[in-house]
Amino acid sequence: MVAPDWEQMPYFLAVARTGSLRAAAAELNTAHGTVNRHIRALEATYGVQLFQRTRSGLELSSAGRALVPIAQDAETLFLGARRRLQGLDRQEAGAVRFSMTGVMAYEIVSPILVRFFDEYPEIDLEIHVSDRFEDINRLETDVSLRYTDEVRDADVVARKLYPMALAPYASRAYLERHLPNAGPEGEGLHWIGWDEINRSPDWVRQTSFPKAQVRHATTDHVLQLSLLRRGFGMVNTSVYFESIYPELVRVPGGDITLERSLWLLLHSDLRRTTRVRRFVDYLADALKAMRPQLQGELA
Amino acid sequence: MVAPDWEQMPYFLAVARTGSLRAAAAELNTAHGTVNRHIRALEATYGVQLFQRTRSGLELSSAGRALVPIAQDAETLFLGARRRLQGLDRQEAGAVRFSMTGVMAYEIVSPILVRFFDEYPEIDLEIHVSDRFEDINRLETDVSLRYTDEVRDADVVARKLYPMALAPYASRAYLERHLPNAGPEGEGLHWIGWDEINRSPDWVRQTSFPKAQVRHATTDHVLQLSLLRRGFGMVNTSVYFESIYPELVRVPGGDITLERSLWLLLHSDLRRTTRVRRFVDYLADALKAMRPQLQGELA
DNA sequence: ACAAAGTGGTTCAAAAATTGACCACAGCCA
DNA sequence: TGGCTGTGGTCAATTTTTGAACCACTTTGT
Repeated sequence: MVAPDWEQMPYFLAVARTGSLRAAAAELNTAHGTVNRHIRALEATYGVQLFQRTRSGLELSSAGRALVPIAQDAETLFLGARRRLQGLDRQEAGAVRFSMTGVMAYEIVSPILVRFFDEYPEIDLEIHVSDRFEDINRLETDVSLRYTDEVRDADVVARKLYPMALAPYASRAYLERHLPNAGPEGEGLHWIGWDEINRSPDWVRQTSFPKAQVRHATTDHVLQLSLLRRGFGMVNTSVYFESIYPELVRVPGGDITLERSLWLLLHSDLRRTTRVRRFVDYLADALKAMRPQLQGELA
Repeated sequence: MVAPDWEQMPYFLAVARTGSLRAAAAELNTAHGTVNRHIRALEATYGVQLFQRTRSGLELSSAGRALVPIAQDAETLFLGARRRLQGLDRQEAGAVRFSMTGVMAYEIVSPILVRFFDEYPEIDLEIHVSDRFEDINRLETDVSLRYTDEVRDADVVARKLYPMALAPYASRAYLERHLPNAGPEGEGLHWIGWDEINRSPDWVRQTSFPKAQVRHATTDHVLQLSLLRRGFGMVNTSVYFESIYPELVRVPGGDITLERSLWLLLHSDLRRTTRVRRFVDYLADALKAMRPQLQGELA
């Protein structure tokens, strides 16, 4: 057996949904013995019982319940793939489908979108907020605004705008309280982290405050910002926010970095579609006008 | 063949990664003929060529490239499932893993979290922002704050806080501009929508402005709010925002709804874990104190 | 120039999975 | 009470999938 989970998962889903081997078998056009074998195999590979077998059917165990949403997600994923690969999604497309990350959306781009709608009221917008770089490759979106160091992709036309300046920030209140007691390399300060909790991950050692600890973590940029403004700790973030949140102060001694840039990406199929062109040009111009604020004094 | 995509996907991934049938076969401990057969089957079910076959290997086609990130997502999903079902994740868990939706996080809960850290500096927090209700069931988080109408779940202890009041809002500027020209049932106004673009979906007909059109859509609540404040159209949202964003005005003639409530959920395994208890109690108390603002004048 | 090692394609005996018919048992209903 | 229908469990016959050895060809390194 090459792929234990993948192969058995649909059997699991069908049984979870129907509550019996035979009903699941009917749904999958197969025999109930086969379904049973797959379920047993899945339970064996996980080493956990997924169902309680009763005379009246199979009932999800606690582990089984944890697996259901995961399997459903995968199913959604595959259904979407099917639709998109067969090109059923792209057909009419009166709207421009646009994707960007949360921070950009909320603070930087949304006023631009409002102005765009004023000037081009005939163009509808479907706006996706996501941190996943791949959206445009999976044909989910037409245009994507990303913050990254490098773009190399066959089907994607990438337009590099300019580097964005990042620096460590904290709230004025946080610094007044913690900076007097902090050691030379940031000892006693806190970074607000990204992934799981790990008080001293690798990336911290490469910052200007290698001895600051990570005590809180969230993968959401906006929440990082919200916590930052309210005095949770330090975050490396765009200098732009200095201008809109007066309570933020650049941490003394922190380095400014210009490593990554803003990129505007569009799927190459759409390069010549007018409504997409309009939107991309408008957005690029508007963002270029904001260059001084986003690139900081290094512009 | 019961599950065309699921079964073949790992073969696809291996070939996409290695670039050759034989190398993929080695990775999967099988024969290259088998891999080839599966790839062909996958291409047949999708009706699309996924690879260009050359003498020097298989190269991803444009459709193939669209499929890679999807397959990778599924893989991540399954790997995570494995870890969690086998209970490897839960072990030490010094941190409380907490999940909530974006709007709540940014505007309502983040100040509470800051105060909590002040009072309990020994408890680390891993904060997830997500709209997925299922997080707690898949054992990804310990505590979850949700806005919904009903909670029924075997492994979950649910604490109902109180109903939240929603009403249609728009920016003052938007209303001044569009309301004079609007028809009786909202004709000429715009809703900011949720899913894909569809100018008159079902849910609109059940609102107080059934003839308003949906011209823009985003599945991100915070972006909805941001667009709302800047005058993009109307959104049904919490009356709480009226108090923090002075530019928002309740749309005259719009109904207030109290259908769904705030719920605080925790996985029943953790009911008696002290650090989780502390956190849940603290959060519940702090949220109860905000009841008048969240439930509106109907409180 | 010429092996050696790599590529995908093809074939067919061997291995594995599926089928379908049979159990024994639970509930339900007349 | 007895029969009908549903449940999971089992197992030999059958079908499908696999593995391994070929082929023809290209690329790489000597």
